[in-house]
Amino acid sequence: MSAPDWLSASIRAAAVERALAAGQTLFRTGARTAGLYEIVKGKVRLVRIDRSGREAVLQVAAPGDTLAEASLFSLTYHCDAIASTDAVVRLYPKAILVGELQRNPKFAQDFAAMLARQVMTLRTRLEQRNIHSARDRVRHYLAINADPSGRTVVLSGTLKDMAAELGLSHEALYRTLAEMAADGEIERRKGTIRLIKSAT
Amino acid sequence: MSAPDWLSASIRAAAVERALAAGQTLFRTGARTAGLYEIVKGKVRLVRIDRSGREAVLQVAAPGDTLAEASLFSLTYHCDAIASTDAVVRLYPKAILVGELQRNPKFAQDFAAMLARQVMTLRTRLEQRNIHSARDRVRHYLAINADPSGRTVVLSGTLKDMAAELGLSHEALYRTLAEMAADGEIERRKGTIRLIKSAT
DNA sequence: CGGCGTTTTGAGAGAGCTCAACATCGGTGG
DNA sequence: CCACCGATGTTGAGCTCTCTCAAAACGCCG
Repeated sequence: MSAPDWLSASIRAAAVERALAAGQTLFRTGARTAGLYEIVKGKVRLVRIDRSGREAVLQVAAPGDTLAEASLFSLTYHCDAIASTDAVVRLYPKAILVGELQRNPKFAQDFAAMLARQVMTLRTRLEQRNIHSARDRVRHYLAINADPSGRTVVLSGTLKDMAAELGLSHEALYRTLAEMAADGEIERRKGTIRLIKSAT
Repeated sequence: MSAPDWLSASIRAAAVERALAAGQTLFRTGARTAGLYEIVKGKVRLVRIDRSGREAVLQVAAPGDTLAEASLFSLTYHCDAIASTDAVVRLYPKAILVGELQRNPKFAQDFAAMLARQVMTLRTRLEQRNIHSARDRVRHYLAINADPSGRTVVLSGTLKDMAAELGLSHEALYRTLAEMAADGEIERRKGTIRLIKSAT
């Protein structure tokens, strides 16, 4: 993730890293857009500040995530970016990216493909949130993240991370997994989950 | 929406419409990708069928939505598309879109911009689902959808539609809006909501 | 006027969240 | 090698909030 495969070597070479202290602002509404950011370390949140000063969060970006893709196509930012923790970000300058987009059809295609994939996974995750039952939500997650054989799911991080991605409290996830294992629907191993069958 | 502004006239001219009966399959996993679909009427769901035959829904596309953007960059489909109701879809053939993407930097940029905007709104909606309290979720929605003055929100459809977008039951939304109005936080008018203040 | 969909309000139940205590594991330093 | 520490993992119990089911008022259109 720290070297996105959809970026050519030349673009990666033009990247600039920057460190942020917790609470520090990366950019503000109305400022000129600088380019595309990638989070290297820490967390940065995108917020829109309303009339009364309250924040409405648009995104919380974690390491590996990109920030403000849409800003590439706008003159100014339409929200604020604030570091939620100490963080390090990598800036891919707008001029270079846009230039490459114009000149290099291959890059344009890779870039569009990356965005299209993101759209798909985001829509899937949004769809998942429409499922109320914790167990069904876990089933949905497992079905979608299973390897091609449909039998094994490799957990990318901790179970707490998985709970956050699922929009469940970690306690609820632990309980649900324990029940599913007790019912023989899954088998839990170190870092992976094996699907046994789905009780029809 | 029925004539996306990011598509040039020549591409729109190449579109092909097709009608689907409820339950009919638009494409299946493994089939050659035909292009980008736009929903004209009805609903089409994208699903992945798991080993035991159960569906995992990836997306439910409504009129105006696009379907399978990522398929433009893949040889075959990775999920099934099935009409949930009688529906009409418009196909923008892959060869034409990809060709245009290669040859026309302006189109490539518009296409990428459209995808980037979608990524942003999807991330925002996903973030919104992390808010548990119905009232705070409504506040978030209003803050994000308020006009630049930050005082008025125009409702795009019925309140039931809004409830669905918020991931709330319509009853819960009605109640929450009634309470907020009673507390003087909002004023309800025909088709719009006025924000008065946010109780600190 | 009659019918259909939206909007409202009521009551009850269930599911997940919160708080809390404890177990487990990996790393760190004495 | 062992004690300690922090983070993850686990289980328990109560509570709140939303969902669900129900019923009725309202508004629009033929």
